[in-house]
Amino acid sequence: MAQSRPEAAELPGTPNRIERQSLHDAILSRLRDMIIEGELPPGTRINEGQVGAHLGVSRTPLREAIKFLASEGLIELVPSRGAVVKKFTAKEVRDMIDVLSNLEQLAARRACICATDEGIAGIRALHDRMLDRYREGDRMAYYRLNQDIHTATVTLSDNAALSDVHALLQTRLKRIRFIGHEGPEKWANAVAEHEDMMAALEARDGDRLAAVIGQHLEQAWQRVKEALQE
Amino acid sequence: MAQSRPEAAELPGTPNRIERQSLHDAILSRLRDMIIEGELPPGTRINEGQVGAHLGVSRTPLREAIKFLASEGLIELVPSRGAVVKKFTAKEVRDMIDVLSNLEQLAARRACICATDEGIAGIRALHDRMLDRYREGDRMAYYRLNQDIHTATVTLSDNAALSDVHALLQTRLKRIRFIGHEGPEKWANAVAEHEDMMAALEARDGDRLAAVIGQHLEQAWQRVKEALQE
DNA sequence: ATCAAATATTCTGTATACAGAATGCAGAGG
DNA sequence: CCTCTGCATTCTGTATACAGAATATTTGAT
Repeated sequence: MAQSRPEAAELPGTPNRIERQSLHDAILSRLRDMIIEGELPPGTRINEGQVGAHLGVSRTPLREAIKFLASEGLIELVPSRGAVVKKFTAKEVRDMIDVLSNLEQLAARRACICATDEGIAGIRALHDRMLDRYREGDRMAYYRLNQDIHTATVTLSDNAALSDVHALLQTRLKRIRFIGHEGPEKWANAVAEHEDMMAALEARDGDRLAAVIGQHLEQAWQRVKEALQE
Repeated sequence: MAQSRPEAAELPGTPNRIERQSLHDAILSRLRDMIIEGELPPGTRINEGQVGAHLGVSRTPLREAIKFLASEGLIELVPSRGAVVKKFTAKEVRDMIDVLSNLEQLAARRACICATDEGIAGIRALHDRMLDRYREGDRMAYYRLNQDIHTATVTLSDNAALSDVHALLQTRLKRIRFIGHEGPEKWANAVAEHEDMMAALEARDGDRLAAVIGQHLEQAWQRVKEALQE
């Protein structure tokens, strides 16, 4: 969806400015999306020939992408039997959220100390846009901005390793969060929590921000957990 | 498999025969080791033909391993220019240790609550063996048991996601720690810190254990940082 | 009709082939 | 002597080929 296949990507005039996305990356995001959005449900065995044909590429680059995603933890490699979309248990999800919460809290404290005012303003901008989507009831756009805010907050902490591992867990959880359609009142709560977060960040109150984030993610778990009884 | 052709590629020397244990995994560990042990120093461009020949495998599975390690962050992919061994700056290392410390502290608290007595006894066993190696002055074996202890402690916390991200950072740092040859007195300090950790764990004193771990890793940074000015 | 063995088919794992990009080299021109 | 340009070489990225394992299907016996 986001990126179609990059073949007709020639613009007259400015060949420099356009970063040609390598096929490798294209396949990677496409496959990732297919998993996250449920097109390839957990437990599915990935048939290389089939998926490759569907994507219009040969097995070689596809397999490379599969290996990459296996390292990300979205795919499981079964010897001599190929690749399977990883299935997460409720406990695994709970654990992931637990770690994610810890990481974001660490990031929050750091960010409150070392973030620039511009950086915080950037989050505010995302936050406001997210509120707009909320008012419009655009769940998908809201959801995306929500993720962006969390990511951007971690980025503010200016710690590449932290950003890396956070992104890793967030990716694994994306699929899950995709499922949790919360009712209106829970959604409202989530928005309220974000308001608190925003205020704490702008006040550079690291402890308070960390606390709110912990609470927020605990709520996220509550919102998601019943959807996992299967 | 690699050995399907018995004699074809038998070159004088047969440099590094890959044993059969799912060739994929074998190549993976071998490559990882080559990077960690400095056989492929940071910044090195990985020549697929060369390395492949050296390992006695074709480029296809090698490239897959490279993609996997790229996702682990040990290798950087440069479009149309192949793979380069990732070079970490001093700040990046500092940041990694920072996150690692946080993760281990989280694990420590959890482990003190939910670990079994057998699990703790297992750590004790590793600990004692490590002390033996220390007395013998066997740095390499000491180093390895040291890593094992940290890993095992995290495992005790019974949180797969936590183990995952911890392992990820630990792997990235292995190369670095490989360098830091600490003098006798620093080594003694490290051992003393481990004694503290062990005691705190056996007392199931999560706060104390977390504190000691934080201190231990801060020291580890001190021990390593001057080796990074280059 | 059911189950088991044998066979056919599919799929993965690895190697090889080939095209295009990047790099190195050499000779021409300043 | 240096630099620029064109050519040769090397290397990466992708597709294809092939062998062996896994799976599905058919066949034979009870």
